Amino acid sequence: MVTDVTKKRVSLTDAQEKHLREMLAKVAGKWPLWTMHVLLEEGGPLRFARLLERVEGISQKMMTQTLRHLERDGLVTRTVYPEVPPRVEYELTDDGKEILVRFKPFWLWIAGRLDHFEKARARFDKQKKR
Amino acid sequence: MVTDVTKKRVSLTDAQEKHLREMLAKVAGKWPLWTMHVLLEEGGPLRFARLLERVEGISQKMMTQTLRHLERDGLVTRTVYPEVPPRVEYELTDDGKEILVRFKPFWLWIAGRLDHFEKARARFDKQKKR
DNA sequence: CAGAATCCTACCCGATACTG
DNA sequence: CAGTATCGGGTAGGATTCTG
Repeated sequence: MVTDVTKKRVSLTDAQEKHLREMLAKVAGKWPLWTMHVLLEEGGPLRFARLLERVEGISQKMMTQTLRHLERDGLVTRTVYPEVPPRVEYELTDDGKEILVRFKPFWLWIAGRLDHFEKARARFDKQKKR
Repeated sequence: MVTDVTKKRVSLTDAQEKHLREMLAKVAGKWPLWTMHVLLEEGGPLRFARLLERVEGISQKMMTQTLRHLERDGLVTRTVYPEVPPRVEYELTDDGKEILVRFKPFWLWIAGRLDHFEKARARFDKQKKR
């Protein structure tokens, strides 16, 4: 199968294409990007409870799940300190940082055009009504 | 609320942040990017049936839904030719092209590291087993 | 040809309760 | 503190059938 993003071509097998799609869906899901972003902002390790506070609206269950996924893909590290009460710290890996760097222009471009898109939707809905 | 992607800060209201999250989720969903990509590759208008063929695995329902969403956000145009049988052509708008251009580096970076991520996952799963 | 409508299933995610 | 376990509502998305 052939994937073309510019004029050059990137060949991917169907399996690879599937993995790419999964990666994109995973990273651009509801919480992963936001969570990584908080970690980048911090610049260092963060405890579970702190992450829970700073990623507004996330549930404890989703935070755990999100962190496990990110850890599995090698985007964050999880460090357990054998203390009582337990302390667990999460930190971005270099891969994690890089992925955010690559994503940033896209993110910013959309953020700067939210009103633009809002208006486009308004026009479409109005048009549709008549 | 404050969103930080580099060291500079971009201030967003909660409503804007919500919209941004929705935009990201929408665009990075299962089909939108792939569909737009096929349109970019084509370089011109494409009929519904052609899109259905080229976006492998998509159902007719999802194709319709995806195209409606993209049209609503002003990322594709929909042109109906009053013929029998009907002909409907879809084409990327400038916004649609721009969004793909912004997304490209991210996409390519991940595509080039699929194996890398696969190995990371394998390591994680192995580690977890013991 | 380009869809609209319907039915059905999987799983995402939140809320809640419990544990080492 | 940092989880795990369980239940249930909502929704994304597939398969199938019908229509202008």
